Amino acid sequence: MTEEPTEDAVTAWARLIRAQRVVLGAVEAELKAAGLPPLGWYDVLLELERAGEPLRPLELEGRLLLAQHNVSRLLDRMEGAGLIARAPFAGDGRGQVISVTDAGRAMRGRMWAVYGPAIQRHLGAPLGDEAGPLAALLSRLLP
Amino acid sequence: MTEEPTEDAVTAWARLIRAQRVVLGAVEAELKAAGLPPLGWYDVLLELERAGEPLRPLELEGRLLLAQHNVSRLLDRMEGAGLIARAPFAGDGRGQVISVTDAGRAMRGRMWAVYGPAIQRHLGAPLGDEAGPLAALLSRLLP
DNA sequence: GACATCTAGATGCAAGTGCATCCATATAGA
DNA sequence: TCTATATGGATGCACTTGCATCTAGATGTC
Repeated sequence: MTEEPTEDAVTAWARLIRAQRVVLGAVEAELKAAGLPPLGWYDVLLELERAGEPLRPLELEGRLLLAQHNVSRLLDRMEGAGLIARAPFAGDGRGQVISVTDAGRAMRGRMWAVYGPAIQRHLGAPLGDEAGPLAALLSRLLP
Repeated sequence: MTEEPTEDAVTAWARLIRAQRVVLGAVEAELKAAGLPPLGWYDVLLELERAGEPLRPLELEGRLLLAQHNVSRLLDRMEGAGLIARAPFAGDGRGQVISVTDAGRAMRGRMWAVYGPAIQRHLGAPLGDEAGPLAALLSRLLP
C-alpha cells in the first residue's frame, strides 16, 4: 500500500535528474569545447587502464552499464580512432579482447586535463565538503 | 590552482552519473513496459498543468532544460498524439502557445499511476528518510 | 518607409541509441 | 556424431538528438 512516493522522494527524484543533467551537460560541453571525445570514451579508457589487462566487451558492458550493441559500436568508433585494439579471445572463438593503445592512454591523459578541473568546477566547488556525504547517499541507489 | 578535483568530488561525480542512470533507467523501463510514453512527455504535461495556462515553447524550453529544436520536435510528437495543442500567440506573430488537451490530462494521470510507484520503489524505498537530505545536497548543484 | 538586425520556431542532415535479428562459435543431448 | 539450443558480438532499421541553417515576423536605425 505504500505505493505513492513521499514528497521528499519526489523532490529528490526531480533534483537527481536535473542535477545530473546540469552537471553532466556542463562537463561534456567543456570536453567538446576542447575538441575532445565524449565522456563515454573516457570511461572505456579508464576501465581498461584500471583493469591493467585487456577486457572482453562483455565485461565493459557490465562495468559501464551499457547495452551490448552500444558497446559494440562505441568500440567501433574508438578502434577507428586508434584508441583501442580488438584481438580474438583465445579461450572462445566468438569472443574478443579489448586493449588500450598508447594513443588511447595519451588521449585519456588529455581528457583528464579538462575533465578533472571541470568536475571540480561544476561539482566539487558547489558542494564544498558535502561531496563525501552526497556520495554516501547516492551509493544507496546503486546496485 | 585548485584545479584537481578532490577524491570525494570524483566519487560523488561518478555516483551521481551512475545513480541517475540506474534509477532513471528503471523508471523509464516501467513506463515502457506499461506501454506509456517516455518521461519527457510527462514533464511537458506536468509543466502545462502546473502553469494552469498555455505556455510558450520558449518557456517550456527553460523549464525543461531542453534545446529549442528538441522542444519543437517533442511538441510535434505530442501534438500528433493529441496530448497538446498549438495555437498562434496573439502578441507575437512568430510565437505560439501550447496547451494540454483533455487527452493530455488523462495521459498524465495514467502515467503517474505507474510513475509514482516507480519513483517510490527505485528511489524512495532505498533512500528511506534520507530522501530529504539527498534533495538538499542536490539542490547545491542546481542553478 | 526602407533596410539591417534580431528573435521564435521549424527543418535537413549527420550522428547516436534502442530494438530485433543475424552470424558464428560453444555447449548439451540423443 | 549429429542436431538443438545458448551465447558473444555485429548489424539493419526506425527513432531521437545535436548542429546548422532557414523562414517569418519583430525591432531598431536612418
